[in-house]
Amino acid sequence: MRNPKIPEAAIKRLPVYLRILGDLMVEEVEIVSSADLAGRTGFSPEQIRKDLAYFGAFGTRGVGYDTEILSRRIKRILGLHKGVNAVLVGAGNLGTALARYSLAKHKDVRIVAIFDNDWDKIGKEIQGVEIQPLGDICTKCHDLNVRIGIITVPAPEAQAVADVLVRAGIEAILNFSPSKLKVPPGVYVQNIDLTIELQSLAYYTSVGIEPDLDVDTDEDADK
Amino acid sequence: MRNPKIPEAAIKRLPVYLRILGDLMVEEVEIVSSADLAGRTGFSPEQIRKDLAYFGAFGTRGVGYDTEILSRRIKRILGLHKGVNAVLVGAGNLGTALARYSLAKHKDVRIVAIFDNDWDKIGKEIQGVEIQPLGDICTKCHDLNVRIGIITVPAPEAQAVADVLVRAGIEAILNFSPSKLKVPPGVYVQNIDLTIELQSLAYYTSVGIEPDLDVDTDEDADK
DNA sequence: AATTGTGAAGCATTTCACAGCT
DNA sequence: AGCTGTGAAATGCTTCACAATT
Repeated sequence: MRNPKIPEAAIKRLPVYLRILGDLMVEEVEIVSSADLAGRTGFSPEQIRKDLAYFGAFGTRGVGYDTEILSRRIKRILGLHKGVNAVLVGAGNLGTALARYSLAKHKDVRIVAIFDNDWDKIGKEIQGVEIQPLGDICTKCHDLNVRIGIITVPAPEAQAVADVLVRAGIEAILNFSPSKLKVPPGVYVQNIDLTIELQSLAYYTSVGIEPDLDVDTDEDADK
Repeated sequence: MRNPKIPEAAIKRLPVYLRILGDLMVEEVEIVSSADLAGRTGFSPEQIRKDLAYFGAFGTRGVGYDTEILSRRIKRILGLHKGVNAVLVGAGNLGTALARYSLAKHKDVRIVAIFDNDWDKIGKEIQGVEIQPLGDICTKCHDLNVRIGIITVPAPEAQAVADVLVRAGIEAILNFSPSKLKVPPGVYVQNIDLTIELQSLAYYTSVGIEPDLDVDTDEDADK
């Protein structure tokens, strides 16, 4: 973790800016204002300026931000200026989908190895990346200078996989399993739990709380 | 949206409690304390008590929470006591993985229909749920009393899909596409952007950069 | 004139500390 | 005695307002 006083939420917005800046550069827009970015992202202009100011003064007062310079700076801040190597552990449905998605889309975060313990899968390829046995994680991660681990194994195996990844020198983990991973300080864990997302969505639905509310009354949301 | 003063973060913790409670009930544990839950979730005991207290007093002072009662209450709070119907739009890699995952795991949030515009996919089934053409979304959602929509289509199509879902009376959307959806007030949108997650992970890696570094030369952050 | 960068104010969420039950 | 429920303090993040700069 680099600078503890920068909000995690701000870090999560940087990739959004990056994507917009990419679009703008394709459109050959050379300068963009915080108000402009606000319009395209849904964040407030002040927030955008503050996010960027955490890392220095990239803009020109009275003018705005140079799209190309800003894009490069953000890539550098995120550590994407030279690609970052990642491994994926667990080549089930979700893992496979993720690998395909990521390998097709991202060149800056590269999945360089995929691991699974199912011998039917080992040896097969996903987008040109071979599936290897779990036992090889440690050596391969060292060899390939891997910094990021993505865990898509079932919950009971997740902690063991995390332990191996940590031993292999990984610094950040994206954990799709529904388990609270215990890792040493300095290793960053980001959890994405699809069950949480789905179940919490239900709360924002009119089926919610009130004890004896029976649903199906007439509510037409049509205009 | 039910009660505006309850933090979104608290809602997201409820499914976590629910899962732990499920485990505890399997282990035939009948009473659990907030300290106990804290140990298993990683949240603080006070936070857990506060989360639960938002919805009433479910515990017994000096004793703890009855696992079964608490589980039932949380299910009710989330609106899971009677299943909630959901549809998935976009049967690509991610969508298919999600559908399989969700249909296998969850009975409380049920994917009752899957839509895609690819005629090679239409008519096929994922875990017994048939893939149907996008044009049928509106009528099917009304017929099946669907409350939740999951969007796994490419970014350019996402807004159009969201519009249809809104017209179909959906109240909550889980959006996996990297686009800021515009929806009328009252419709809740939760975004999961895998690109953001992956790219922001890189920040917590030692490849990153010091906040006010003003260098343009390429430096290698390797050890 | 326009737009950035930023201290200060305003909100939201978490943690603290302890009163209140069982 | 033990553990919940909760106002109050602390923390963290966002918005405001404006000085600084081109």
